[in-house]
Amino acid sequence: MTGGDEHPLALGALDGGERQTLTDRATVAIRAAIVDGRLRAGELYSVARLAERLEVSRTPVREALLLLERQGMVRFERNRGARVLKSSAHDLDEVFALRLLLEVPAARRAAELIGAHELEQLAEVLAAMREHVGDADERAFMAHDRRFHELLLAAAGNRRLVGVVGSLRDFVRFRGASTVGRGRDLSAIYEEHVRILDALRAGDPAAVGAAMRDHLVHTRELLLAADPAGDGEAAGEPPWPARLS
Amino acid sequence: MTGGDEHPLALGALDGGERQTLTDRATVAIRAAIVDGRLRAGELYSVARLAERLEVSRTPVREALLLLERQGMVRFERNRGARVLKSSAHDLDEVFALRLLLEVPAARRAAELIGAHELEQLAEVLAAMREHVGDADERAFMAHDRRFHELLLAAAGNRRLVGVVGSLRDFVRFRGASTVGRGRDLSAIYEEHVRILDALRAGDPAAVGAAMRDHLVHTRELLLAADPAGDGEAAGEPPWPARLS
DNA sequence: CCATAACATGTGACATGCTACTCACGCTCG
DNA sequence: CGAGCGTGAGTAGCATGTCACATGTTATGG
Repeated sequence: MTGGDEHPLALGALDGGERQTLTDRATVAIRAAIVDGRLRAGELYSVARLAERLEVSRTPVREALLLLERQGMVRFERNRGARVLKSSAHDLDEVFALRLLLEVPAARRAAELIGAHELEQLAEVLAAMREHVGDADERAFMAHDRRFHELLLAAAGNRRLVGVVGSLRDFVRFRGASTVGRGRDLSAIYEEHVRILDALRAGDPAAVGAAMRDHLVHTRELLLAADPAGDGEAAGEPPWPARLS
Repeated sequence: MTGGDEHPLALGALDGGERQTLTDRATVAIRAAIVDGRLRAGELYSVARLAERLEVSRTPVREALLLLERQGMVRFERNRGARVLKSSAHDLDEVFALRLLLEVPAARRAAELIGAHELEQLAEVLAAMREHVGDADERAFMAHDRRFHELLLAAAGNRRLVGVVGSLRDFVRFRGASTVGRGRDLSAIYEEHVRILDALRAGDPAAVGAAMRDHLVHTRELLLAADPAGDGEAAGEPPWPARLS
């Protein structure tokens, strides 16, 4: 279905930029800002102000916030603004309870279905992940972590699953780099992924499932320990980034 | 042209009178129209036309469609319209695979947590459901079916679970009443819910889980049999359900 | 008759105008 | 000095205007 529009003389396809709407880009930008704390939980933000920061009109910003509202990250308060919701420890428990229910069986299933190409992709992501263990770049590390899970879920053969888990992931904010980002923790998480990939290569569903379960449980503990129950007010963060790319 | 379009798609007079935005009401109206087929799968619809039918401006309609797009029910095609996506048999398998993973453990958990008040609510819904077995009002029956599952999921103590499963449910269109709506089928589904409630009352998690599993598997089969939209590539893919521990 | 170009039409994406509403702040009055 | 109140700034929600673009149709050249 995702066929080949591979025209031989593909005239200079406007490469880098896929046809993406401003709403899409605003969604990504705002979600990222919420996740890493540049937009603080509990605070009210107005569509107009955000639109100024992003240098777009109010419309795409409002549409982006509506999507994020549906996802549970913000809530519109009529005539007041959009409030960034805090994620409590209880929310984190809920998310990981569901991820356990979904990702562990999915990992088992992936062990049966996965092909050489997918294994290769996972290995590449893992290599990139390893890079960031050393420099303690939590942000980049987490991006690859996410990609790893996405590939694995896709390998389980259920497309919808990828979206559901992705949406669950988005709800979890990780605080400043000083929390999860300890080199030791990143290293441990990396090793857990290695174990998952090894079990996948061995084609051992039970082992893959167990490795995934351990990884999720451990990740939950790290996030829980890193969350001093609210506020946290990371110091010296730049208020908000400049525009979308 | 297009001769049809008999259905005004009127967005119902809002019920109790809760302060609801037009976007919310449009979302509900359009989703309902898609689910029961008044908006046909595979067809293109324009925001402006839908706005006319709903007698609101384009803005809330577009916002509603964006939410439904995120949910996977429609897809915007630039300068063409919003296409209602068809749900293939494969999609149905995906949805029910995830529902099995989530709702069976949730049902078991609910058996441990549920209180007298929730049991009472479930019994009420079940009674209402029974009413519609006789008159074969599939639409009303399904609404109560949905409510039953929502209550049960809520009783499992994970709020997010309710939303996730609800979103999965929405993707499944049930064809005309002539398909699933046979009295025999409705009666069977009703009996399955009775079995679930009985097991809940008995406080037997294993029995509740088994009953929920049977119910979901059966429902999936009914919907699959009722879906004549084979269009070739439909059947043939093995789900990957039913493997959970 | 066919291929191609020019045009007309309809569309999503985005910008902007408008209105009812909320709430903080300062003023008045007791 | 304190409580009540009006008022103005700011907001979401909704309506509408604008524009580039995709597509169907017609005109034109071979």
